[in-house]
Amino acid sequence: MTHSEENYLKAIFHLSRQGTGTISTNAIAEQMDTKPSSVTDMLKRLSDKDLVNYKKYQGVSLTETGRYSALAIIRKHRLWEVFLVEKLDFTWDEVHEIAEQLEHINSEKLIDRLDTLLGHPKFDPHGDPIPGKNGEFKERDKELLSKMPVGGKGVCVGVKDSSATFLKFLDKNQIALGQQIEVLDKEEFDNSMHIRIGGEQLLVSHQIASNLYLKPSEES
Amino acid sequence: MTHSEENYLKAIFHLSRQGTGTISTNAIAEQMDTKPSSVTDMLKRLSDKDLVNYKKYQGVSLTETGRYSALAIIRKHRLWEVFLVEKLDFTWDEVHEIAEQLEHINSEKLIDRLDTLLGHPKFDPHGDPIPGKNGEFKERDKELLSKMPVGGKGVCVGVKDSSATFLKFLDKNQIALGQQIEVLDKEEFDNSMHIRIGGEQLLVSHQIASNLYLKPSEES
DNA sequence: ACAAATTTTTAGAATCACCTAAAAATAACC
DNA sequence: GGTTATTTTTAGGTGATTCTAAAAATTTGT
Repeated sequence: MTHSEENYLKAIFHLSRQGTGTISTNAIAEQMDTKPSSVTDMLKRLSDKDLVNYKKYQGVSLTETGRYSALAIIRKHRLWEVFLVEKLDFTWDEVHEIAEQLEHINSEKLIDRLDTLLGHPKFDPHGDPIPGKNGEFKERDKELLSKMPVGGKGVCVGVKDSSATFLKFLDKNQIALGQQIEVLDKEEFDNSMHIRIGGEQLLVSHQIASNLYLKPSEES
Repeated sequence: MTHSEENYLKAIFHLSRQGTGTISTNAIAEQMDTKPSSVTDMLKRLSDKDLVNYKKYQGVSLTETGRYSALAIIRKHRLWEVFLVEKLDFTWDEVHEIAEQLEHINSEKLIDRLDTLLGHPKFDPHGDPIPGKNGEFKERDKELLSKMPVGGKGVCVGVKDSSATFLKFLDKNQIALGQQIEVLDKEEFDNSMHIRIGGEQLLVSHQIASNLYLKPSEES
């Protein structure tokens, strides 16, 4: 598989686990910052290799093999991200670009050893789950902060938008994975939320709140 | 720079620091396991980018920039090899292929951090020197075992042939970098050598002896 | 359901990196 | 020094990945 093919599979996988229903050529083109015509070309090639199910004008989906391959790449990407943060002291906003390159390195032994070195982590630095060696993958239990009720509590477990700008904003405001967050109040006007985080109080906009995932604590 | 361009620069660099004089199209083709016509194509492209000095039928050499780029790639290759051996417990015969991929990862910060993690190593697992961040590079003082006189002593510091077969042979015979070796006798007949290594005595063929580098100990 | 808007695909071209086969230049030999 | 042999280059072609522009299919709006 070429780097390009791998990138397409990854994109299709990501789109299929958020977007609703079938995946359009345009959506892939946008995600990958390329032209729809290029996408069509690639879809044909991936279809020839039985990595996707593709019928003209009808959208795409991954085949069993395609999904498996996509998960393998995502596994590599996320393990490398953990490596960069844990072993090389990168910050969580710096790792994505480098991992985009490292994810294409081909060596099963390398990934196995890396996994061991890192202690078989289950989540990457952004809180996203790391697929298992045999393609096991399940999303973690989580809820957007913006959807939590007033009085709700939870632990910050991930971000939806993982752009460097957003991550840097979080760092600046001392918001990090693993931190306890409590919803104190919601403003009707703009849906911004008053939250308590690490002893401090903070007012966050709706846009922030709808990009932060919490694992809700059980309420009695 | 593309991966392929990087590989050509590396090949030219390696050829220029063993072969005598100018580097031929054929030599590059052989080194890279490709056809001479492909080499010519690439040399034109590299010449356009001022990475090599190239005149038809006259052979090639690296420009200042070309040499600098080649050293940067070799630096990456060798640092990754150290990483694989030191941190992921690979053996010295396994690391080359993986490092061939890793050497193309583009991130200065990544390499700086890796260098720090590894404690700024000066030599890779095969005893080859690691170029400095700013292109400093000098070969270590060494001599082929086959050229040592009877009675000569030295420390094993590198191999000429670094193929997996040869390296595995060395492992099997407990020959490793850093080990003290003494030449006990030479056989006239086939130039094989009796050596003492780590308490043991061993008879090695000329072919073995002419692929092992020693740093000769000062004799008085 | 039909025209308009949008999405998707085709057609044709460019670039990179490789190939084969043939031509041109250089080197080697008597 | 001229003929061979070798090396190197050109010419032309292939596959992968991208693009633009135009055509075809689908969806939307009324």
